[in-house]
Amino acid sequence: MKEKFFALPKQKQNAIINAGYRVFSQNSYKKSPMSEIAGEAGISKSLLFHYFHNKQELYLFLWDNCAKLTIKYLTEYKCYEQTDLFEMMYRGMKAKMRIMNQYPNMGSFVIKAFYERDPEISLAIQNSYKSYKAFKSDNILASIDTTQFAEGIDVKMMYREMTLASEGYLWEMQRKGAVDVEKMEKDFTEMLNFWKKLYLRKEGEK
Amino acid sequence: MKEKFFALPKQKQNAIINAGYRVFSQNSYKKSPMSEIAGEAGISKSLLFHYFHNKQELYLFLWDNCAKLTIKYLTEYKCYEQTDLFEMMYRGMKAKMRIMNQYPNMGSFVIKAFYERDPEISLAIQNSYKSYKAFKSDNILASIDTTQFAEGIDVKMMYREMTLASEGYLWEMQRKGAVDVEKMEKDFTEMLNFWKKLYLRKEGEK
DNA sequence: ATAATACTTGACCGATTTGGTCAACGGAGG
DNA sequence: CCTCCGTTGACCAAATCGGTCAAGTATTAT
Repeated sequence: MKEKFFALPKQKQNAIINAGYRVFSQNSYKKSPMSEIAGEAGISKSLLFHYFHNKQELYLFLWDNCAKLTIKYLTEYKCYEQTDLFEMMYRGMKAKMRIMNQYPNMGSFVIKAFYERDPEISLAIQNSYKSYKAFKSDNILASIDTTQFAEGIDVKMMYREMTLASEGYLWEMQRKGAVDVEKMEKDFTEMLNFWKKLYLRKEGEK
Repeated sequence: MKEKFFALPKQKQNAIINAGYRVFSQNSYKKSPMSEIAGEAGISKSLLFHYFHNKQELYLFLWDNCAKLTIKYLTEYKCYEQTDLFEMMYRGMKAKMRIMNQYPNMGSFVIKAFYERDPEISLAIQNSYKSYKAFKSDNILASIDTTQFAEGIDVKMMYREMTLASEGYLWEMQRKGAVDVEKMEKDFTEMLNFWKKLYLRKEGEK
């Protein structure tokens, strides 16, 4: 029955998808009512069941959509092809913001889904997560040019620090609700500049 | 009826409290079943109702407990009486870890409670939050000695950066479940040292 | 040993919610 | 007029929820 869903105008599709992410990210799988999703998407429950056989199918579709989109945008923004660490982080952030803008609750959904214990879905989640993880290289720092940093900098700590702060920032924004991409872009650029000034080898230095 | 609860051995009290934090932090107020809390605490639902008249009373008790504990430990660790920024952050982290160790899900509970919209409780939440916020001074940096930092450092950015990274770290730990205080203490000390090396005025400098 | 007291529970109730179905409505096109 | 097709409200059986209560089981007092 899912062809019916794909035949919908993109806007309506996204309304449904976002309603799903919102509800599933705030309640456990079992306690997320289809009626609430339908209502939030502006359609009747019956119609929702017309697009997806049952709750499980909707949930797993949403889950698949996460992996697909993430991979798509990370690739599109070429953030794993960079040798400049700051450029890589900037592109990664751009990709994440791009997704957050379209699907504000996808991030929370992913985390909740990962820890979902309901036997009806947990197996599928865990399996498909493996294939996603295979995409991300485990040692991101390997391809980075480390000669650009000032002497005496613990590169690993620096990277970890920046990652944590970025995540903390994203989380703070998400929590506050309204995702304002422009502000986020500005804030993050500011942070990047702060880091560059701090970590980059000064001009004229050795 | 709450005297009955306080008469319990501390261990049993904490089992109930933690069960409450866990369930309420993972579901909305309305969809958090008393039966699940009771079961997780290792007592029967009837007994839970023997300690707390109804769900609302339990919920608001848990909420109150958050504010009380937070204020208690922040005061006890004297983290707002410091002039050294790193010492202040260290003490703040210690206080938070102290709480996380005893009530691993309190943090998530607070956030969820703050955004709870159920009319049965949201009013009480918002009101009591105001009194808590009055405790935290709004300009933490005011009492900090800024002469200790290297020249050219944007102190505000630096502080924001450190705060975000700390929060990101705490969140990561929380998400991974098992809260290992020793490891957290070690990790955070490492981060602090990294920051000190980075931000503190070098010896002999002006 | 017995009675009074406190602790704890399973069974139960009425109200509500849930996933899912289905007959029917309404509009577009032939 | 008929026939699709997107859409819906009404409906159902099953499950769940907050809360109660009588009864069971320790514990203590006498």
